Amino acid sequence: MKIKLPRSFYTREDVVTISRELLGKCLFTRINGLLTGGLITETETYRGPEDRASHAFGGRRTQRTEIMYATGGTAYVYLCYGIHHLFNVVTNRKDTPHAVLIRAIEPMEGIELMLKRRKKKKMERSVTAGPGSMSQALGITTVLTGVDLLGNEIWIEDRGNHLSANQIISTKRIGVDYAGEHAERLWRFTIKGNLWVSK
DNA sequence: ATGTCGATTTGCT
DNA sequence: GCAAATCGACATA
Repeated sequence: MKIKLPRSFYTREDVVTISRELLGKCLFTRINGLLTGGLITETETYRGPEDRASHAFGGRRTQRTEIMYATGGTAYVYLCYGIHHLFNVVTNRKDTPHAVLIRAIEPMEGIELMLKRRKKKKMERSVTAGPGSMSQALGITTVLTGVDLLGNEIWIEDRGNHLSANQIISTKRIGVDYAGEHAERLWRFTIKGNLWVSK
């Protein structure tokens, strides 16, 4: 069973549900014809405009964040700390700026290429755990912002790996302490017991 | 094992 | 100017 997630998966209303359901799905990129990918093990929910931690808080629109207002199933990649490329899945319908940050994968496809991109000798957690590291392993950069997740450059598949509720752990989001009470929300999701999640 | 710090774009003040 | 959805180098222990 290998099914690319359809538009209808992404355009749904509840971004928290989408964030949880993305765990266990498989993220792939084909950059310059080269395939890499893995199973999503860690996600974070960003529900702008009401979410102080979201770049779209208060309905903010800038050149960087404009793509968050696109229809669900679009890639939003932004540069963090001037260095790291962070990959988000835009959800909900056009003009509702919800997004899911993909923070880590369990390597599946293109291991050698991911090692090369990460300048590592052997597979270990740090190759694909953490949003900046994961993006680097998959060759994701800001040039992918605005790319449709139903295309052939970057996409997500359901390979029949279903997780039950007790296999999902919810914690606070990382690095958003500035967001006040919104930082307390348990909107980071990881697969229980999986090695390939960030520390 | 734990702590500090630099890298360097974007956006707000 | 300053802080940010981070990471890795290097120091100290």
